[in-house]
Amino acid sequence: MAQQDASVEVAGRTGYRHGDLRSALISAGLDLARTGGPDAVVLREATRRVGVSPNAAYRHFADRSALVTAVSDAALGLAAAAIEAQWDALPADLPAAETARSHLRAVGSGYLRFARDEPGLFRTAFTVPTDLRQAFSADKAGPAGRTPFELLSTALDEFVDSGILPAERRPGAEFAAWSAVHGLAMLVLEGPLRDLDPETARHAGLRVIEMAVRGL
Amino acid sequence: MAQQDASVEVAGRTGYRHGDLRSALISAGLDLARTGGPDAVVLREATRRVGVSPNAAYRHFADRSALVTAVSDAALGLAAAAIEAQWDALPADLPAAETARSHLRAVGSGYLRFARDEPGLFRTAFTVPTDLRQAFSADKAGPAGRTPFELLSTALDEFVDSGILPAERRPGAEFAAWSAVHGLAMLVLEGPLRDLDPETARHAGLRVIEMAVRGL
DNA sequence: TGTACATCAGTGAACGCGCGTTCACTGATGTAC
DNA sequence: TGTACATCAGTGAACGCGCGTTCACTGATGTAC
Repeated sequence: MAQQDASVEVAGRTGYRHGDLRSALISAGLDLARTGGPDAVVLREATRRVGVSPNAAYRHFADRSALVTAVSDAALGLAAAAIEAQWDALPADLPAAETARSHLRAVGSGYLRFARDEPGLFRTAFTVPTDLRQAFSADKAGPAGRTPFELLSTALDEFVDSGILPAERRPGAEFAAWSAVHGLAMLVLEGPLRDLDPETARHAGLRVIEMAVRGL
Repeated sequence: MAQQDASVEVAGRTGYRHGDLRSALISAGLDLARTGGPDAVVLREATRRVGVSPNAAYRHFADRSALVTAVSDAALGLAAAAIEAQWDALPADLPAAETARSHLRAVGSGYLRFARDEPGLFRTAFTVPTDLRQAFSADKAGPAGRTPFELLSTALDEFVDSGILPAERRPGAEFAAWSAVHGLAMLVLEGPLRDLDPETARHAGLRVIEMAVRGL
């Protein structure tokens, strides 16, 4: 109850000022997004959860969409972390071509795993305007500082370097690979495959990744 | 101004009764969806456009979600028509294997073309709960009476029949192929690839389809 | 070390909005006699 | 052919809801002297 530093205080209040309301609102927004996706990121509800009046949010965000964007960026960072976890779990002593393939599979399976485990955050990260030019900022990266898109690009570069993908087929390859896993995730999350049983969905995931690895 | 049959009258009114309010509301809903996707299918606005009081809709739909579902089904029918158009434009005298590949490409390019030309209807057709068990009803089919999913299945069956896809790899193949094109559509329509220029998007489309044809 | 003051992160109340939905109703239509 | 009647597709008014956003404000904090 004693040694509290207002500048790092997050839960509770140091009297009148909050301390770090911006972070607190993003964090509350993440909780909302986790449950209901981007539409559930409601400004009034976020302030309510933080214990602050609705208009206090306007000290830190121009409007609701600025909050949603910030939450989306944070969700993208979590996605990056999930993918990095798969990537890092791989054995390091494989031949180059096999490493490349494993890395691409890791990106794909990490992506699908995140979609399955955190559907709300997934949709918040990947269905909100975030154009590629901005896709490299720090708060969209995982612990190792790389965005999902960068991880995918790295894996595909390894394809070229190890000789299993002709250099002239490299441009645009990330769009194709990304589309495959993204499509499955969206079909199952909020599309016609909503009611696919988990086991079939899992198999479809492996199938889609294999299609990308072989089809590029 | 004279010979009007109340049972087919759609624009205007035959006095008190509307004639075919259900169809009129679906049609108004399609217009709304075309512009703004499923969220834009607003019950009050649909009745407003038809020239009827808001609660009149409740004679024909249990609630708003029933209207959205009906509009979604209609949009799916339009998607089927777009795909059938690509399918039918193909030359008929190709060898079996080449016919199979052409059909799969037609399904893919018809799907992506519909997504590009009618983004609102595309999202309405494919991001609203429509599980596969119901995916074969009549109003979700195109002029030739087949749903997009059936067209895709047919093309893949041809892959097996013509010997270019081992029968044991057939199960689940539609999920993989579908995911590839669906993912690209969603990434470009409402995802991180929103700002991709049309030409790059077109190339990505061809690339994705080729990945599916080769990778299965 | 103490005091005056500018800053600005919060408060509290209120707004207009459009939505989905419900209520009790009215009056055109088709049918039975 | 005419009339009485049941049906039910529409009307009109109203509801509560939660939202984003704006207003004029207050009072804790850090800084200059």
